[in-house]
Amino acid sequence: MTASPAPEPGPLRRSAGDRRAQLVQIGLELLPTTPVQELTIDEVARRAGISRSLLFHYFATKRDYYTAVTRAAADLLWEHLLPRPGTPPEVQVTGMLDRYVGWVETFRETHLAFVRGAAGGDPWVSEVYEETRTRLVDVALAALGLPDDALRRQLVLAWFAFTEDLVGQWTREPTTMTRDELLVLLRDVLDRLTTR
Amino acid sequence: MTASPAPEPGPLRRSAGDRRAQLVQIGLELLPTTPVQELTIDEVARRAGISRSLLFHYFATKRDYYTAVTRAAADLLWEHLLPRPGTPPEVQVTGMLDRYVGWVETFRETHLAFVRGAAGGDPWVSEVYEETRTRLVDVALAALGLPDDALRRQLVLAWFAFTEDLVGQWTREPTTMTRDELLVLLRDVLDRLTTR
DNA sequence: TAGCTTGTTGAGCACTGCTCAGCAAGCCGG
DNA sequence: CCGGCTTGCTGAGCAGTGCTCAACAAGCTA
Repeated sequence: MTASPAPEPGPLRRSAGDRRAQLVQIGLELLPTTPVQELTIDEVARRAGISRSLLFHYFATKRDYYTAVTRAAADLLWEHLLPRPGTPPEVQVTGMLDRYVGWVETFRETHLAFVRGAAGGDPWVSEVYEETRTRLVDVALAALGLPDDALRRQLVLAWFAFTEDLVGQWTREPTTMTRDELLVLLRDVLDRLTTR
Repeated sequence: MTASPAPEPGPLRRSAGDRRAQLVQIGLELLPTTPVQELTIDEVARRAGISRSLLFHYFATKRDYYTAVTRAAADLLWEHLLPRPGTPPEVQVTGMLDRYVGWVETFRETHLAFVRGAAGGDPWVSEVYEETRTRLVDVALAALGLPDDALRRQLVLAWFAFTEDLVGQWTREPTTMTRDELLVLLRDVLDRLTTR
């Protein structure tokens, strides 16, 4: 009886891929309000309508889980920043900067949670973050047409820290300058740092 | 019997001030190896030779405890960086920069733990960190003889992030430039940012 | 000696990460 | 239709950790 194919949110039997995706998605949704490392298995399982045990079936460890969530967040950011193929190199960096500011404006809390989680000490999470930064340096140096030496990499990475901090502050208190001024300033600092 | 005044590490009865200081000191010693928030009450109590309960007598909450530890670390940094009274303003910033690099060189792990803990999401810890940054901006702007407006504060704060990141990288891989080149570069970036 | 203050402890509760033995839903070969 | 296999899934329960509470005990003062 009542065998109607109702779209119940109950503990349906799902394929392994679906479940993993669902669990990671829940993690992403919780990210704005909770530091990654403080996601509780209980809460995630409850939202997914499954038992704690099942979560450990898919992620052997809590760390495995929130690392996966972090990686998903990093991938989203990466895909959003990556210049569209065919873009002339000169405007690639400007475009990425523009999209980065837009990203922070739109997903302020999620992005802060991502950065915090990365800085928060856990080596596994930091690694995901560092990996993203490394890839971004690659793209940036290539787009700028600059040689890829150790010094320049250090400077560009430090410039990322500068950018992250300044954009973060500016989104909280945007009265100090216009959005365009911010973009020009960041671009200018980067140029002066890399071409000296 | 055996009433000798031996300096036993046992559970001596101490004054409230002494105990607090001892517990905070233990926290500082653990800081290089452990993110602040992951200090366990058990471990600290064990090292102090006391029961868990006593720690909660002095710090109502674990958060209270590691916030105190963080504040202690921040105070140490602050005292180390603060220009000696009587120093001419022009060399104050250079001196602070020099001492900051020295600090990171000497207490690399502790300082990283401090920064990580601050970035790690906990508002209480972040507040201590932000407070220190704010005081440093005050001193820096005063020493540079520059007006104290919102834009300049944002830029100096972002420059802190730049400096932290670059110095951190440089201490890991110091072959990219000499110590002096690093200092000159940082100072140069700061000047260009604040006097535009 | 009695009594007060206060440094100190052990037992124990609640929550959370994690394990394990086993249930049950779907699919296959007979 | 049945037996067996795979696999998504669960409940009970253990261990560690933050935190509470009632009570002990060391030292001071009256």
